[in-house]
Parts: sequence; structure tokens; C-alpha cells
Amino acid sequence: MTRKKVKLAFITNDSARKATYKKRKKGLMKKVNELSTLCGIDACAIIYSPYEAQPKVWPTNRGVQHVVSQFMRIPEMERSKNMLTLESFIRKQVTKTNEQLKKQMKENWEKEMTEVMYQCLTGKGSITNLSLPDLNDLGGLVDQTLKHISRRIESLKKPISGKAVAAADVTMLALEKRDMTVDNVSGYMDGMQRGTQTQWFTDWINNPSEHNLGLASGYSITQLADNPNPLWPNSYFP
Amino acid sequence: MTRKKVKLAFITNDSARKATYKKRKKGLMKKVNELSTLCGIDACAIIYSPYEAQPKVWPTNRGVQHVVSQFMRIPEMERSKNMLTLESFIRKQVTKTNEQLKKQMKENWEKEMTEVMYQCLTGKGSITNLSLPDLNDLGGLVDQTLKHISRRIESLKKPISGKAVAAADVTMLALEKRDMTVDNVSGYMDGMQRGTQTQWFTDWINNPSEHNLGLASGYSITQLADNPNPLWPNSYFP
DNA sequence: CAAACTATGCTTAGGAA
DNA sequence: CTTCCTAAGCATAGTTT
Repeated sequence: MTRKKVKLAFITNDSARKATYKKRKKGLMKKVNELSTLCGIDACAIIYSPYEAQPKVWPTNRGVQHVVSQFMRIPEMERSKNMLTLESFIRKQVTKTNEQLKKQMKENWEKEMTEVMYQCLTGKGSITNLSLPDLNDLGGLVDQTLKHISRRIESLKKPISGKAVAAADVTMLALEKRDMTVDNVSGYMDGMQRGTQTQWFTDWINNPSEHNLGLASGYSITQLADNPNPLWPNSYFP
Repeated sequence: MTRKKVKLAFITNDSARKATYKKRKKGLMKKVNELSTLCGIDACAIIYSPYEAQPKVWPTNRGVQHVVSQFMRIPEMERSKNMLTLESFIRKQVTKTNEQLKKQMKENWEKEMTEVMYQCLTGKGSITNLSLPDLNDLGGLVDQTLKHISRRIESLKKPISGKAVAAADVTMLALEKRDMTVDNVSGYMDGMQRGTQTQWFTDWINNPSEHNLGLASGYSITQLADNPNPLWPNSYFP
């Protein structure tokens, strides 16, 4: 029974690989729980394996349970103090989650544009074969952006009335556009691309690899992979 | 140098705990990579620690890299076909991400309300000691909701002009509210709580464990844990 | 197949620099 | 607070049941 130093490479033997998988998965699970318990932190592991239909996930739950039980265990007198701690904690969480939200919205928008671009590239009916709901979504994104820009511009000017009127104008304009027919909306989108998005689009055409297949521009794949909060998997096999 | 069998429990000594954390985190990282390499699978670990500002993540990258390289390797002639596949894939991703976005927004909202509630509970100046930016955020959430509701109501009525006018009204109202003083906004928020959120708050007071400390109501902890794409962790130590 | 076993190599607690 | 060191304790490859 002489065991060699295991070579860190894919195990070609199917049964041996599965055996190793099972053993190491168990070990990894144990390690995650130990780290979580010993250091009082939240941790989880996610394993996408062909051996199990669903990706295996181990959140420890401990964190949540601990927070709840600990909070309930302390005397009423001291809760007030802890509440403040909890409160500031929650506020941090809110800020953090809001940042994630922004990132997601940006990603979403870029993905939608990429979808349209693929359709243009393949010439498959260009934008007219987009579903009506999709077009509405795109329209929504566009007028959201317009609104945002208008507000920022107008917020540099003083009068409140001017503010409201400007925002209202944009809203009306946006709603008007949203009510256009499919064909009209297509034309509208074409206009948008020429006006605002053509540059990015052209860049993408000329050098698609640099734009990471529709991932948010400004994020390289490496950066995305290092994202501390990945929505894993961000990619799949097409 | 006699080492005892380590007791599997929270390490109270701060420096010892941090040392253990660092060592074990490194070890866990290695284990995850080994499992991934040996068995040819995707795996990642997420550790939410107080020792690092951002949660530490190790996605294997393998999935993403494989997708990209495979796509780039196929002949130009066939790309068009794959693009369509990719396109439908992207569309699915967009839908998925949008659902997550909704969940996050819901979570955010509940968290914000929880924060306000804690302040009310502890009586610490009720809402007046919220920072001005925070109040603006809250106001933003409120007028976003108002806008959304108004749009849905108005979209049931026919005329385009009516639509635009209603949205414009809401926008103006929202902007007006946003421009109120801190004191006025506090009163405004108080009104909101009494009117809409008191029930949830009361339920939470009576049975906090069922509400999971601000996690989106309707998600049990178990459900959240089984989510294949968890934004882990949703909780921390206060 | 799965479970048990066990020698070997790896991880890591505790101390030292 | 690091980094390095070492032995105790653990994980697990290969084998047997």
C-alpha cells in the first residue's frame, strides 16, 4: 500500500475520479463548516458536478441562525444597544447591496444591447423580430437613461419648477415613444443607436474580443471572474 | 509543543482566530482548486469575513474561459448559427438577472424599512438622525414606487395624453417631496410607516424568527440556502 | 457499487524569530 | 503583525470486505 504523491491533474479513470470526488467533496464540506464555526464567519461552497443534477451548495445557515438566536437570548435591557450595532450593520449591507444593484443594472443594459447587436449582425430581421415586451424593456431602459441625464443636467440649475417641468417633459417623451408601434419603435431604436450607441457598437464590431462577448464593457473577463459577488455561473455552454 | 485536538467551537482569542482564519482560508482555497482540477468540475467558495472588506471568492474561471475559447475557435462560417444560440442564451440570462434584480430590490427595501424600524424602537431621534443622503434614497424608493403604481393604473386607461399627464404629475409630486426639508421628510416617512408598513413591522415584532431579520419575506432561510445563485451571505454578525 | 480500513502525505496549531 | 518551523492531527489513495 504505497501511496505516491498525487499529481494535480485531471483523473482520467472515471471510477477513480468519482471516488475522489465523493471523498474530497465530503472533506471540503467539513473544512468549510470548520472554518465557519472556528472563526464565526459565513462561508459557502458551490460545486457544479456531473455527478449531481443540482449544483451542490453549502451555506452554513449558522450565521443566520446564530444572529437570530443570539439576539433573542440577550436580556431586553441590552437589546437597545445591540440594535444600534445591528442597525449600522444593516446600513452597511444596504449600501453594499445597492452597489451590486447598480452593477447588475449596468450589466443588464449591456446585455440587452448586445442581444440587439447580434440580431443586427446576423441580419435576422434586425430589430423587428424582437418581442413586444422586449422592445418595451429596451424603451424603458432608454427613457430611464434619458430621465437620469435630464435630472442631472437640471439639478445644476436652481429653480424647483424648472426641475419638475424638465423631468415631466422627458417622461412624456418617453411614454410617447413607448406607445409607438413595433415598426416605429424599431426605427426609434435605430435612431438611438446612430445617435448614442453607434460608437460602442462599431468598436465592438471591430474588436469583439475586447468587449468580452457582451459582458459589461469596462469589465474584462478576468475582472469579472474576480468579482467578489459573482452571480455564478455568469456563463454557460451555449 | 503539544497540540491538543482542536475543539470545534468559536475561537474567542481574537488574534488566534485571525491566524486560524488566514491559514484555513488558504487551505480551503487550495482544496477547492484541487477538487476542481482533479475532477474537472467547476467549484467556488465564498467566504464573508470581517477581516476583509470584500467577501473572498474563488471561482475557477474554467467555465467562462471554456465558453470564450470554444466560441473563438469555431470557423467564421458557423459563428452566425452559434450567435443565434448565444443570443437566446443571453436573453435567458437577462431574464434570470432581472429576476434577481427584483429580489434584490425587494430585499433592499425591507432592509431600509428595518433600519428605520430599529431607530424607532430605540427611540434614537426616530428618523431625524438619518443622514440627508439616506433620506434622499428613501424618498427615491418611495417616489419610484409611486411612479410605478401610477403607471400601472394609468396603463389600464386608454388615451396617451392621460398617460403622460399622470406620469408627469407623479414625477412633479416626487420631486417636490424630495426637495422637502429634513424635518418635513421625517414626518412624511412617519406617515408612510403608519399607512403601509405598520402591519409587517408588528408581525415582525411578534414573530421575528419567521421574518429572518429583514430577508425578503416569502423566502424561508432554507429556500434561500438552496438558491443555486446565492448572493451570500445575506447575514453577518452584528 | 458502497463502506471500512490504514499507511502516507498534507494541513495546521502553537511557538519562535 | 508577519513569516518560518515542526510535530500532532487530519484527509484521503489505494486496497479490502
